Amino acid sequence: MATIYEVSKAAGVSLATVSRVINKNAAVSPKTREKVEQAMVELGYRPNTIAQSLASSKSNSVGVLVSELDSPFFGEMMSGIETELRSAGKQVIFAAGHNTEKVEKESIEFLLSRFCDALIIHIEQTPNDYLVELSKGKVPVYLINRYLEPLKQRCVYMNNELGGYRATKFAIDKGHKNIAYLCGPEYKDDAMERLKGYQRALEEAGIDYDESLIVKGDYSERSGSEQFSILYQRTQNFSALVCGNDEMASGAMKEARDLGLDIPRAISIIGFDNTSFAKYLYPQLTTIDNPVGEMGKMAAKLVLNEVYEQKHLVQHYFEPELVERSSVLTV
Amino acid sequence: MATIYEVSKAAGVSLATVSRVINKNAAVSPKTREKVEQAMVELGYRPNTIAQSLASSKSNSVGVLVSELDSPFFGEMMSGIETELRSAGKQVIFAAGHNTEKVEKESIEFLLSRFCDALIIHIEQTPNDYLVELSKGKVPVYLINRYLEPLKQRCVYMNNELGGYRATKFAIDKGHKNIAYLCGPEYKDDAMERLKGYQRALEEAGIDYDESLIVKGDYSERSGSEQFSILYQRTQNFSALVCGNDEMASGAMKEARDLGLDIPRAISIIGFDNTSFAKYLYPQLTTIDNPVGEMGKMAAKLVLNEVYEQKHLVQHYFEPELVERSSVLTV
DNA sequence: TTGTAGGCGTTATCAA
DNA sequence: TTGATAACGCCTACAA
Repeated sequence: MATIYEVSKAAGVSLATVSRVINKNAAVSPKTREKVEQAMVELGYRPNTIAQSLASSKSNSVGVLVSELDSPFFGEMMSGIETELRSAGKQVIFAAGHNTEKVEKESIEFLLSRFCDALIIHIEQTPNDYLVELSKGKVPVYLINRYLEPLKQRCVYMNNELGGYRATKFAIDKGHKNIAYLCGPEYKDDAMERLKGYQRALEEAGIDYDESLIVKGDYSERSGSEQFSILYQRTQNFSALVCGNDEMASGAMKEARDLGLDIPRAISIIGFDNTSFAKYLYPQLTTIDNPVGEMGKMAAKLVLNEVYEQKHLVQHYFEPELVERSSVLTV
Repeated sequence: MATIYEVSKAAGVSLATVSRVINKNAAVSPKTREKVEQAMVELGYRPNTIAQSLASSKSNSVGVLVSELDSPFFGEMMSGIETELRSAGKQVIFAAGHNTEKVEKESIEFLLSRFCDALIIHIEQTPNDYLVELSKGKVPVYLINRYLEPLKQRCVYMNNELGGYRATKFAIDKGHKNIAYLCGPEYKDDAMERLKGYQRALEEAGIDYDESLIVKGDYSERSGSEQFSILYQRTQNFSALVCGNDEMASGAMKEARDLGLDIPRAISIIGFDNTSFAKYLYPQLTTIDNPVGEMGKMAAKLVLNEVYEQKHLVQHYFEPELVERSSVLTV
């Protein structure tokens, strides 16, 4: 592999000049630039990114930490991040946190040990304090789906409360009055926010909040089935069910059908997140779109702006939109 | 950040000695080793991976090229690879080929430019010749789901023909005699192999192969719906449908239901791949498990063995197993 | 606008 | 078993 040195010899200039045309930062006369560029193509020169990193103490790589690599939710996010960063010539290193505080922290350490220029993080278990502390270090930390006041300039987040509200409002607008809610786990902020949105929509419509219509799962499909069964045994006095996420919605649908209930005729169901499989369900699931791919791109742009001095338009706050399909009946 | 130099001073030894204890390759007396190790923890020393790479011309990173980052299929594969490589302290760089020869080649270039020590590739568009040529270069190339004779020591693949056979055989064993087949695109080898398996199972059971029972989609859900509709208009003389993958199976199920056909009572359906959403479908899809996560791990182990001189047990060939769920009726 | 030279943090070759 | 010291390929003041 040709080095910068060989190029400089071939072009009859100095090392420094070649470096300048590579980095396009300092002024080089058009003539010399051309000579150098020609020498580069002739020699098939490709800069050694590792040497560049060592000399500039920039690795041109950004670390991304997600809970799981094999999840439709994170898949979309990773895809958004990779697209954006790749087209800027930056490398992305993905690591999985597997929903354990221990592994999450190890992954952060790993990413740091690879000298990432920035970290993009979307995880659940690691406490806020740790992240705030971490971001005081050299490497800037960007958060997706978490809002931390001290890091707000580096957060990209969606209004979960509004999502819960819109889902519920949609059911109300379709004529439903008795609307149950299948909530996510209590320790997840987004789950609690979505529930609040449900409550606000009811209140606004003058519908009393009824504890007996609320069940709590853990975001898994299985818990969706279980909780639906519990709910249905407790009361059959509801015509619609709003779910904290699509997995639980899927589980609920399955259980409902096993109980002989037609969807949406007997019960309307609304999900949350618009994960890729939502459209594979039958009937296709009406749900709230979580623009996680967009948020990934946005986090990438923040990094590009702040770490690599580029200039992208930037937005921290996202709103979820309802996606109407076929799982809700007008009554 | 402490450097090796500071450690050497603190421990009262030379640079070289510190390097030796880091790399555990050369002999160091227990006493000096201890001194050095203590100095390392006291200074909180962490080797600079970039400098290591530059000096050793090993980046300790392996590039992985898949078609899409946001797909349940590749998600599993990536997860398998990452788990295996991470625990060996190697870094993984994922890139997406987006099913275009152009992007695939660019991605390979990108990965190469990052000095990956090896490439793990699972893509569709890039021709075999190119890959063979590529693997003559310095960087070893490992292939998942492709068998190329000249690269067979670096291939990890599954018997697709056997998968098609087992799917069809299962339907036959359940008493079905008129079995349709929804085939994947012709330019994909695995699709053609699966079809062959279907044919072999029929032949073995003494059932005539009937062209009119074959339709061809492109592996997408939409094509599954379309092709089912075409098939059903052409003939209703089948009680089971074997599909080239789960997406098409899902589409077919949807279309069948829209036509008023109950699954599995009117029509039994079998998928292929056992993608994560197969169990979200209703009824849950009986399908052929594609051990793509295992194959990812295996490719990673091959790399570990050949590139990083480790010793893992290795296997190139995988067989697909049938996963029975609820979409097939016994007749 | 261009060149010189020191430095980035390791590894690896030779001697000792 | 240990220590000097020259790479590794590039960036970046500083000088010219």
